[in-house]
Amino acid sequence: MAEWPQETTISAFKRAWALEGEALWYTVFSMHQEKMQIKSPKVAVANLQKIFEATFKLANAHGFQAMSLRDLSRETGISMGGLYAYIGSKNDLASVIEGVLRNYIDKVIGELMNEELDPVARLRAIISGEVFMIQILNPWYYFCYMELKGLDREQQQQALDLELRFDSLLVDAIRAGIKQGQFTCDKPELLAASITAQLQQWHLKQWKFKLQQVSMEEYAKHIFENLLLCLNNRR
Amino acid sequence: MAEWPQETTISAFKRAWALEGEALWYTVFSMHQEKMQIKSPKVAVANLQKIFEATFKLANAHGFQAMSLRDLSRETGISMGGLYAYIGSKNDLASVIEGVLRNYIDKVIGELMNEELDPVARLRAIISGEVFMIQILNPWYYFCYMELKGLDREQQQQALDLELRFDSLLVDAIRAGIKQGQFTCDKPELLAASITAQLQQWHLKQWKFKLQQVSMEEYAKHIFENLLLCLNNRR
DNA sequence: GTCTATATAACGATAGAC
DNA sequence: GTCTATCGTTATATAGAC
Repeated sequence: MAEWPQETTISAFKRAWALEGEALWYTVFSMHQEKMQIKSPKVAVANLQKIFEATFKLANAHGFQAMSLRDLSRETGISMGGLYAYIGSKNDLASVIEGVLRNYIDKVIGELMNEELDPVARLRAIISGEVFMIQILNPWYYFCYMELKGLDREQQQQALDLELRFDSLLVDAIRAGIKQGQFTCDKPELLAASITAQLQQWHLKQWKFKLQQVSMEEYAKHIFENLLLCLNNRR
Repeated sequence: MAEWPQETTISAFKRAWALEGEALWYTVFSMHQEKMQIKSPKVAVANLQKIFEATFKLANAHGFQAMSLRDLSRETGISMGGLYAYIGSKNDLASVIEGVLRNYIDKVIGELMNEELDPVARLRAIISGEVFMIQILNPWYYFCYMELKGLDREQQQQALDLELRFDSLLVDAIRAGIKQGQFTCDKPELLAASITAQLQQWHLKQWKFKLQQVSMEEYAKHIFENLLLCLNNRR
């Protein structure tokens, strides 16, 4: 069981690994470099990391609106004025966070679509891959989910479109399985939405899974196996 | 299919019907009567309804923190000072909303536990009943889900406990079915959490279901039938 | 000595509360 | 409508690196 996710770690998610740690913050830096006044990447990256991580800590605990820039200043150790060398405005900070995550997911989805796998392996890859991504970028996912309302309409719509595109990934795999006679399913769209809902729980209900001592691998396996039962998979 | 939910409308949810419309607002009034300065129930109930519905409109659109009492005053037509005859404070307003909903759900869960049904009927009743409740009290559920962070720790914990108690309802029914040899399930707790996740989607992802033109009955049926597939129900 | 990065302090607006 | 606190924001001053 412990090896289960590794065997499905397809190429798209090796990229995810590459974006852990310092590499992630360099990506963040490069993505809104033009909006900031700091020249030196060394300084910029270090402080960006401080600012983003402090934002996650404060906003994910009590809400982004409830977090003041003075709180953020205190938490990061960067002065009020100094913060504005790194962010355009408070709202801009939330916007950048959503933008970075969406851009990142978009790339992974794009690569997943190019993978040639049979329907069962495809579904397993999507599920274990997404749980894995949520695990790595937990505070990012949680922030974007809870603070979406605070962003402008255009950005909200882009986020919803991304979720629909993710659902479509699942629907396509299910449809492929039906075509091959492997699966039976009346409402692929509804089933896909259910899977997405269960995946999102991995960041939404961390408290519950910690309480029940459920591991990432166990959870991904649970979603996958129940999905196969729903699809009447003839193994 | 259209009749599906009706056949499972057990007594606990007839209560839910009784708390639609005006009766609901009288309940709200009676629940925090002592905190307000308005004597006449007639006036109080009418304005409470205005205040709560305006809060849902504003807070569910852009967040409770982002809603100012001036917004609320404008939306309700009640002056700034006037509002304080009905609510103790802004935070108190959110607290009361969560309290009313939790109290309400608690009663329904309590009655559900007293119903004597076979495991399959029990699961169907819980699922269709909960979707039905969410349908009626949609803005309440959505508000409490999204604004839970803003409440004090004690109240947050009570909300989480309630969710665990709801999961337990499902787990008990699943376990009963296993005992009777009807069901097979390795991880009842995880399966219950998945069902809860799917139920909560009914208020969290209204945009998606409207886009896909999925009805409440259709959705409840989808959750229930896939649950039976996961339980290897031998019909 | 020059340029980048940080800190200070105060502005105007607006918040919740009464 | 008023009051006080605090918000996001910015102009300005200072400090530090090379």
